[in-house]
Amino acid sequence: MKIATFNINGIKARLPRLLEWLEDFQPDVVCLQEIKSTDETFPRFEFEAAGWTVETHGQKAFNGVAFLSKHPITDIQRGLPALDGSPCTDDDQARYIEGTIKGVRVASIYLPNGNPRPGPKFDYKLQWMDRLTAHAEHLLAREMPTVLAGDYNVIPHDIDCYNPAGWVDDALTQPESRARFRSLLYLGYTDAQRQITPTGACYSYWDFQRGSWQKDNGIRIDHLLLSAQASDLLLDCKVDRIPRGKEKPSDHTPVWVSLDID
DNA sequence: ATGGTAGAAGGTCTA
Repeated sequence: MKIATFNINGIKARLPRLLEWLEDFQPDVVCLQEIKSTDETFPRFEFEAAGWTVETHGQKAFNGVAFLSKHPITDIQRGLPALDGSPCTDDDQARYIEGTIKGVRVASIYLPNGNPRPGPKFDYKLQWMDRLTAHAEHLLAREMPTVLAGDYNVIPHDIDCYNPAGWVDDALTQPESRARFRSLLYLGYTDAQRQITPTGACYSYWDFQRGSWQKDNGIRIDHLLLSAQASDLLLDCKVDRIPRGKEKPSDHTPVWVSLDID
C-alpha cells in the first residue's frame, strides 16, 4: 500500500500533471495540500472518472487539503480539534483532514508557514502545532496504524536545508518550530524518511525563484510521521523528484511510503 | 533594501 503526500499548490493549475502522475505512480492514497479551492470548485469529476475516491476540506483561494484514494474512506474528520479535543470553532483555515483507509488512520496536514516572524502568523503556527501534538497523542490511543502526512512547514535539521545560514531567521527553522516537530517524535511517531534514509539531503521543496530547482537549492518540509503500528509495516519511503522537473510543476514534489498491507 | 516567481482571482494576499 503506497501513501503519498503532495503539496500541489493549486489543484486547477496542476490537474493534468497530477492525473499523469497518478497514472504513472499508482499510489493507493494521496494526501493533497494547498488545493486552493473550495469543496464546490474542486475538480472532483476528473478524478472520479479516473477511479479515485475524493474527499476535500477546502476554502476559497488559500490552503485546503484533500484525499485521493483507490479504496473507500471512512470516519472522516475535517479540521484540527482544539487543545481539549473539542471541535475548534475559531479556526477558519482549512488545513487538516483525517480518515480511515484499509484500516490505516491517515491525515493530510497543511501546517501554517508562520512567516513573517515574529508576529501573529508565527503565533498561529505554534498554537496550531500544539493542537496537532495534542491530537496526535489522542490518535495513539486508538492503537491503529496511523500516518500523519503533509507539508509541515518545518525544516527539522540543518541537513534538511541547502543553506542553513540563509534560513536562520525563517519560521521553518526556529527552535520553537523544531521543538514542536520533535514533540511528535517523542510521542512515538517515526519520521519515515529518516527511518529509511538516516543521513543526507532528501529535499521535497524548491522555490520557484532564483533557479532553485536547477541548483538543487531545496528544503525538506514534507513529512510522513508513522505510529508504531504503521512503522512496523514500513517497507520504503522516497521522494519522487520526477514531477518537480516537468512543465508547470508545483514547488513541492511527492514523498511516499510503502506499507506492508495488500 | 528590492525584486525575483507562482496561484487564485480579477485586487491583493500568501508563500
